Amino acid sequence: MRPVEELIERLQARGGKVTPQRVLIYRALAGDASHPTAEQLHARLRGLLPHLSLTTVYAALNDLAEAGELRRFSSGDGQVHYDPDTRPHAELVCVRCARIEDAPAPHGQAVLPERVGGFRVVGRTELIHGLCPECQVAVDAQDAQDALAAAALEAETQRPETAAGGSR
Amino acid sequence: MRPVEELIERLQARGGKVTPQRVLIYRALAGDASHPTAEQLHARLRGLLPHLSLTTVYAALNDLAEAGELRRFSSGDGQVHYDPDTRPHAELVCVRCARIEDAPAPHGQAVLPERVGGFRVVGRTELIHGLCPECQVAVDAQDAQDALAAAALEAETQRPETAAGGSR
DNA sequence: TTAGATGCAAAGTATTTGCACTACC
DNA sequence: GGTAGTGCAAATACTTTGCATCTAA
Repeated sequence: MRPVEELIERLQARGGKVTPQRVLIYRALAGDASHPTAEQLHARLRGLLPHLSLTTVYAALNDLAEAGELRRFSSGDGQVHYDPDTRPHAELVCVRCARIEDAPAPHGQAVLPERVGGFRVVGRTELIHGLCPECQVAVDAQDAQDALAAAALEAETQRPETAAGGSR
Repeated sequence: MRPVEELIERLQARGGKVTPQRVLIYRALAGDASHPTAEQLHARLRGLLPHLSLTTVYAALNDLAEAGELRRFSSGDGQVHYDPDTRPHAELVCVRCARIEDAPAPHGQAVLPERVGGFRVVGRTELIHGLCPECQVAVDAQDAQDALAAAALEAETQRPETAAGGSR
């Protein structure tokens, strides 16, 4: 996404009106690498502009997306996320906590071909699903605990008299 | 996705039951390159099994997806699509008619790295947005018509007396 | 016999729409 | 002054859940 001033210029050039709501939304979005949903953005901005409606946020975001100023995508969690970085890049999506980050190194080719399989290409979204560092720790701990429980259960099964039935 | 027989074996191995509904759903999915949604699949199968419920279709599909037998993704239209081809490949998504096709040549790297930016990778989805051949024709025709109308309007504006006001 | 699967209805969640009002250009 | 934007409420669309029943193993 471009700097806010430029975005506003382009909004006007498109025949749009510069309202306080849009300026606020643009500003909030410009420096945001968290790939927010409309609802998240709305929650954050409501503190600054209490009457800001969710409808307005959706309208502004969809308008920007149609103008090609930001990218819409769904990570599979059923919600639509907005990414102000329109350069080709992959998103890292945590399958456990749903966090989304930009992939550090350009993954896949940096320039997208003009045509693929008869299609005239206009954009590209790449999602890499995985476990974020925090969730790796959590999952590994859980796995270890599961393995322990399974081992205990197996030991018990192999000597049933000591466990289920008591000493005969 | 694997052949239907193998899928069924693996379902049993997982502790699942081989019901007529699941067999039907597996069969329908196996040869389907159209990336159907649960609802589309349900509509198609209802002719064969009138009492088949949408709930059951969702259950079967989500079960398969969790077992890694097919891939879930959202193309951005807000619906979840299911792809029986689990090999890494890109999807071509038409931005006008929402049609989805598999990209012919492997786009991006064929093998996905084990780790990216601290994440432990488990899967990948690549969507290439563009215009399908049919929609290219439609859009180009519309553009040509628009250009014609614009030219006509401009000609009229440059000689206002011949158009709006009549002679003098 | 029993745990998984089914199917109906209902709930939940995300996004869009209709419409009157407001305010930017 | 006209048009795009705003905000509320209601509508829509998609998916999941609760629960009674059924059935494959």
